[in-house]
Amino acid sequence: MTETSATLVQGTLDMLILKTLALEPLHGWGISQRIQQLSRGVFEVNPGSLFPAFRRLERAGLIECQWQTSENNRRAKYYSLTKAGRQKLKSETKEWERQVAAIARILQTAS
Amino acid sequence: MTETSATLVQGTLDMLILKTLALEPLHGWGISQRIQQLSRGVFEVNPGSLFPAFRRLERAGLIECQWQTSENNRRAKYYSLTKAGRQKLKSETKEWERQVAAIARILQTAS
DNA sequence: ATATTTCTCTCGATTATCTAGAGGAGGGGC
DNA sequence: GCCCCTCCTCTAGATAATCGAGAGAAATAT
Repeated sequence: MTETSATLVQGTLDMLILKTLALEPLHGWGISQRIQQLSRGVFEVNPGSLFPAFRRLERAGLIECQWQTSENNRRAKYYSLTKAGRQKLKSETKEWERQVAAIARILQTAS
Repeated sequence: MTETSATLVQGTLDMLILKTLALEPLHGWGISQRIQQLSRGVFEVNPGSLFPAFRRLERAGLIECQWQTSENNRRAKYYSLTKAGRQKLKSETKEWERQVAAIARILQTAS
């Protein structure tokens, strides 16, 4: 059993979803699997976090969806990035890097 | 005017406070100034976030405080790390690095 | 005097996440 | 046929960290 994070760093879920969808359109369950796999088990995305995030992102016009049949022959809602979503991913990533760099500076400050 | 972050990445404030106090004991207002300075203006810590964090950390036995007179001759509550606080800083930092690395892996995944 | 800086703290709202479920539909084994 | 497992959807309520917008007090500067 790999160790998994108790709570996801707040505010990063949207970015991770956008990034996952930038790789390829995917349905909700698949996105959660993909994030877990790409993070090598560090992140497990709870459906109770995931679906509210979808509503949020869709309402903001960053993703759009359409019902389709999955590889396993099940009805699934395939999400994909909109143009605005691609832009948002870019800006969120940049902001994330900026904040991570700032935190790194603080953590590396020697006494 | 330097750009400042609208919202702090949630969950990192405690770590930043602990780190700041690991450098040297400091009062609340000073901590907020220090964080802003060390992050080069990326983070501005709202008092409405800061003081709840102090209560949280003190209740958890990670920091302790004592009233003292500041450099500017004002009464100030000087906080310092406890032993448990030093340990917590270590473990939180490690967990943070782990999650940042995982996110970096995801963000760097090429399509 | 008055304003500014330093320093304390609080209250209410917002919002993202977690916990803990329900439910349906396909496929495989018996 | 029947049952279970996997895939896949979604919801409701609680928790908790942060923000926004203040109040207040004391020392110093103007």
